[in-house]
Amino acid sequence: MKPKISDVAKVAGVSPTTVSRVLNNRGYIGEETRKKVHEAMKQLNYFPNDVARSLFIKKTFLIGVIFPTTTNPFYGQLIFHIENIAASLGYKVLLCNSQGQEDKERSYLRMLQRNQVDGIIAGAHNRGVKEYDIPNLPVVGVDRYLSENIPVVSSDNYDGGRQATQLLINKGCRNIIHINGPSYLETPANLRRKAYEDVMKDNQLNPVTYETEGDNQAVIKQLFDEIPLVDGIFASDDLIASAVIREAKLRGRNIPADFKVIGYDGTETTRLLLPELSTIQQPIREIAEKTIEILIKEINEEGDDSQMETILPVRLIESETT
Amino acid sequence: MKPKISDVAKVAGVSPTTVSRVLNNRGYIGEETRKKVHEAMKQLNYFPNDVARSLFIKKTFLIGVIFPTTTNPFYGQLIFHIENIAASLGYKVLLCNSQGQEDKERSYLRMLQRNQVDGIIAGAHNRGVKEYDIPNLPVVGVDRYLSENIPVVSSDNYDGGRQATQLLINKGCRNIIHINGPSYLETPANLRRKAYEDVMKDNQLNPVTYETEGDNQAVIKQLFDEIPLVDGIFASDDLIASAVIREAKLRGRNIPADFKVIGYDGTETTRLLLPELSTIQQPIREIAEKTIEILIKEINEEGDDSQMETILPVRLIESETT
DNA sequence: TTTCATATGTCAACCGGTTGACATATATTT
DNA sequence: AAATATATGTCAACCGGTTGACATATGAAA
Repeated sequence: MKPKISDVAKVAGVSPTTVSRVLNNRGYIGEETRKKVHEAMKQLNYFPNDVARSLFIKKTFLIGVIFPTTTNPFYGQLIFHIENIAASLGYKVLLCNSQGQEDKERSYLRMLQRNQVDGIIAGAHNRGVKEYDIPNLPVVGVDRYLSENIPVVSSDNYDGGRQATQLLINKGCRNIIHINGPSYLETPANLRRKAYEDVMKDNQLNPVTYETEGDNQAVIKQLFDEIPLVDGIFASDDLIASAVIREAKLRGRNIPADFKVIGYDGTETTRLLLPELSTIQQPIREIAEKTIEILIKEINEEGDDSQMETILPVRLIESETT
Repeated sequence: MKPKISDVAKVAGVSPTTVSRVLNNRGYIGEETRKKVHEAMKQLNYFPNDVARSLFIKKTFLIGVIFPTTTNPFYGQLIFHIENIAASLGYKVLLCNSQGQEDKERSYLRMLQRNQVDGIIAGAHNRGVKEYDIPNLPVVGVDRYLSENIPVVSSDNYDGGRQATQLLINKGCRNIIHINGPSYLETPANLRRKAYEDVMKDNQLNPVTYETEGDNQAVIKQLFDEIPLVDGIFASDDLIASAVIREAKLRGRNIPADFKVIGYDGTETTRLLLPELSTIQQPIREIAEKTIEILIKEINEEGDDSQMETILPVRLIESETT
């Protein structure tokens, strides 16, 4: 049977109130008493029950984290940083992989509310999910506009899209296509497309965007089929970019002489597995830091005036595909 | 103020005990009453407090999951599957990225005990960490021998090592080097090295193993410097394999004509970003399924006789680097 | 000597929910 | 008519820990 405070008190020869005083460093405590209590806890392998404690203090130090999947290099790295920073501040992360499914997202939101989490960080599917506006529960979005009242942290998607497109133009591309996710997602990443379109028009070039959702391969093949003279592709995601590289090679295109590719994200994993890919690198650790900072402020009710949108600078990494 | 059972009772015009009966579908309940209670819960946006409930039922449905990092493609994918399966069974995942640091690992173990998790899945650093043997707390290791009393799930590392080495030999390699992690880690992955050594000796070839820890790049450069005639490398990890490919190309080696590489893991991400890499693919989803199955059995005290070691078959994926 | 500080104990209420025992009333079945 | 089932309410103890109020005793400072 798991030891509780009364068992520690018995072994230490003090009262349960005194054990609680030692645990919380509250009230007067003699050094000898403190020592005896710690020894008793060690002897019994006693751990305070945070469940009971949370019930009383009405705080769980839990943060719900909802993203599509840890399998994706960007999310995997982002979630790593979020958890790491949260842990360093004494918070615990409840992981939720929504896989872009609205019903799973809702299910997770209900679960997080039942579990009395102190806050939520979400960067999942959002179309149709209105449940993020929860009274008295701080939520911060990453790369997602979840609600008018919820702060958002993202990279400078517009600048990233601008730099990517400009690079391709500067390198001589004229038939430049953009590949992005579905535009119905309310995400700052749509600014990548906006920037691409603006820069193309500024250069008297015709902007064309392909949207993917799920099967990148099919969309990429269709793109090459429909626009065989494409000479540059700005993919809004490194995984899409890598599929583009493969398809281009299959069709005998010479990268970068005859055909150039640039992606977006620049994660650790991508840099390791596909270092030749030019990309717009997101400041993932900074995004995580800022997200946690804003969330903790809201949890502590210190920042109702948090800036609603935080945009962090990206970095162009030019490699061998441009 | 967050609504509780007594508030729901008031709005529904019933007693708190009746609300609890409805929540738990226990005892006699009239349909009209059930309807009124559900409407009241909806009107108040009431969510049962699982913290309070857990205190009473002495079960949290929390599973602690400790791995080095979600950034790594293998761990990212494994954690995704673990969370997905756990969630489908009504369990919640507390994520812990230990980054291979013993003190963080111990800190997480303490946190998980304080949070009364129902079980732990661990695949982190283990040297020197003896705290996994926790009385009455089910733990399952993935690719780690954590204790004599803790079940382990892994892929068939020996067969994987055997197939990888045999493939290189069958393809004509004679100067085959193996790169693995530090051998002091008590992990089934050491069997990859054992298999490599056995197969090399069986073919009258000289086995040589390089160990990495942290800086793969330096070790790989050293390897090429010290053994310039190396014609095949079996890397026990796809990230290491990709670094090998890069270094080989930098040194003008022709892959696979002049130099062959095979890795291990075969994750989704690696298959997308480096599809040309030959690899031994681990059954990651099956590992997750088996791990959860064993853990849930131990949590429910149904399987004290769980098999202590579960070995799942790997699959050779031959691509362009061999 | 008086006042204040230190140290520890007792007691009980609370955090939100669960649940068993028992009560009362009504309806159905034997 | 009697027994059983259905439906809901009251009450209180419990889950483990927190904490305030108050008590008692001892030691130190004014």
